[in-house]
Amino acid sequence: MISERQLKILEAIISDFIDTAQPVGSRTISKKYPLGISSATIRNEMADLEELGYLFQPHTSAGRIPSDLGYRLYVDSLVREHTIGSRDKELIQSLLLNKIIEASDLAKQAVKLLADFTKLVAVVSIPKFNKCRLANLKMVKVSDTKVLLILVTDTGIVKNIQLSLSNTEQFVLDKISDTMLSHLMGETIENIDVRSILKIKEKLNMLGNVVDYLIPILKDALKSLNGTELYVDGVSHLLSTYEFSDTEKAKSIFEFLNDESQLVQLIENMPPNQLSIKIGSEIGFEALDDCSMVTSSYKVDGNSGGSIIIIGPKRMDYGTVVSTVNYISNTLSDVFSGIYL
Amino acid sequence: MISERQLKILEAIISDFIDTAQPVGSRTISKKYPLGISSATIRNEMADLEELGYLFQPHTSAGRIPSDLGYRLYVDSLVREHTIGSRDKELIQSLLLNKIIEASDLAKQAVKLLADFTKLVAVVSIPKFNKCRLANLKMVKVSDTKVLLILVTDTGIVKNIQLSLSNTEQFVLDKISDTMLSHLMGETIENIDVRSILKIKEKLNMLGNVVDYLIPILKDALKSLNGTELYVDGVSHLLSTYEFSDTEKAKSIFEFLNDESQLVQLIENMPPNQLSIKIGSEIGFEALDDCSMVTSSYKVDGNSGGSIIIIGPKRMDYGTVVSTVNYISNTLSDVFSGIYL
DNA sequence: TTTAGCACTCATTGATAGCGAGTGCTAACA
DNA sequence: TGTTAGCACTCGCTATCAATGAGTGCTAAA
Repeated sequence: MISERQLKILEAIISDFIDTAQPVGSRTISKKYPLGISSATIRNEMADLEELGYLFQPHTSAGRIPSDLGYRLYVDSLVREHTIGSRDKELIQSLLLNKIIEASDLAKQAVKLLADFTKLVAVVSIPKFNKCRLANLKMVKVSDTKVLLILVTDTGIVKNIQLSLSNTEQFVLDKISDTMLSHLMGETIENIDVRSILKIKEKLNMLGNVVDYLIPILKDALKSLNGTELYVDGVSHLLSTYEFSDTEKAKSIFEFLNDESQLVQLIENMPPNQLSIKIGSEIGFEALDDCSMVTSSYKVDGNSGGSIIIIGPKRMDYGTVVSTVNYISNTLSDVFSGIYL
Repeated sequence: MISERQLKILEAIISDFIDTAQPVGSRTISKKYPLGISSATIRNEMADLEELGYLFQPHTSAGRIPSDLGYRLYVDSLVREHTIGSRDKELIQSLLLNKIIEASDLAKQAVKLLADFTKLVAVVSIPKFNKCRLANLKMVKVSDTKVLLILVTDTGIVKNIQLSLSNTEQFVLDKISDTMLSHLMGETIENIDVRSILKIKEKLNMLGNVVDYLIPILKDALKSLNGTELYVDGVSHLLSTYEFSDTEKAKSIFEFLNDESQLVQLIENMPPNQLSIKIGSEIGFEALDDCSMVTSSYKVDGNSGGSIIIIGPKRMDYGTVVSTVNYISNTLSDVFSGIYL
């Protein structure tokens, strides 16, 4: 078991390391932090903390660096959540509420805010459209071969899907759209299947052949809503970070962050909890062994919605990151749930 | 004046420097390149080329590096445009044609292709919507306070604009949309002004108050189409580039590339020519003093359209970059001009 | 139990010397 | 007169080595 005093020393060491990114020696602690004990005592305690696995030395005559286990303890019991200033809250609200209508724009704005506030890398995924309920639907003729299908959810989110459809007049599209809408309004997108479309065909028997043609196309289009869409920002912040001033390391993380399929995996492996912090190898991706990751998922109408991820060095300012992620996550929940309609 | 032989030597030096990123010595040239002259002769010529300003030495006992003037000569008279393989052409065509309908998606795809092919940083801006002609128009109710305005050009490009509009029923929106479309079809977007909207109001006198409310909103919305929208990709390629393995340099370029207003300036300062290559300080932005930039603008129906930029180290493979930029530029011209409708 | 003192470790820094890639110059050669 | 071999010279780079100092662990005294 770890003593109260050891905990205080560990906290001091991690705080100092977060500031300086340099191995912390016993003298530094005894001088900077008013613990009322000498460097020799601290040395003894440090030796114990190392034996317990919370610290390690990069080499014999250097100070200590927190291990992943040390960070774990720090994160679990020592980090105090920062409170966000009211001006920052206003800024976030003003940028996320009322102005934005398309899911993708919302995500872009949110991911930019996260990256700006934390000065780290942010990733945001948008809710799978599946669980949302249909509130409006239009088809717009774009050219002789292309039609834009516009879906609006009851939560005020818009999604555009492009269909390839041989020459069809706009008034025909209007007719089909209206009929579809009257039948499908209020359904969740995932419940719209071939059966419900067939029903619509009956109503439109005069246009039968167009609808026949449309069914497989719609099916495909709706399937495409299953993918995870994600947005990344703040990657350049990594370059200002001491840990990644080694170009090789920076590059491998850059490549990871540019690989959409890896990020999707990352999101799929996320713990479903409201908020989670993973440190180094806990993340389970070699490219991120030197990073910590704060994740959260926001809900849409109580259902699982999208994800938020912050990636940065292990010595990130967890307090600020956690509070920012929480605040933006809650705001996104509200926006996507249509609270501000 | 520069002799034929000096030109050959200069070409060899620049080729070698492009390969190795190391100062090139006279012995290297005499061994690697079959010019049939000894290193001593080459040394004499190199001294002359340095006096003429085409080369310089980083220090006395080092080989030569091309100066900006040297690159200029190389680019102007020595670079041969590479030809793109037919498989690559097919790839580009398949990814840019037929499938994409929204201007932003098109730009994203194009910028990704450019970055992938050149292994450098690519920037693409999309045409100002102003000059396009209206082919279709719909308003879709999204929530009690929001409406989505969808504009389709005769070139098959779609643009979404969100309007804040107090509770209006969809059938009213439909009526307004239809009337607007019948009056505005074929107009260029920039020609749609308050006067033409007022005319529409007359036709819709039963809905006068809604239209009154709509006019200033539409005016704002159309004004927003004036901005330059741009997309960036391939930034991580810079990290693999020897010149920018110094983190400080990389960071300053990264920050430049993340600053949209700087990029807009860059585009506005672009020469209007079909294709242009600027080297180092010619670009006029300090952050890019160590870079070269290849730019091109593509046309939409003969009018000025959007811009394409490639940014990389001065020792980039100009031949490949030029051919890639040209090919994608032409393809974008075609797509935006609606040739593949 | 704490701490002062001390010997020990080892990364970092700075000075120094040698190496070698490259130059410019000169003199001989075609 | 242009080309080239030869040679002395320059100077950045690397390796070596000693001094420095921040840090440790251990011991013995308070």
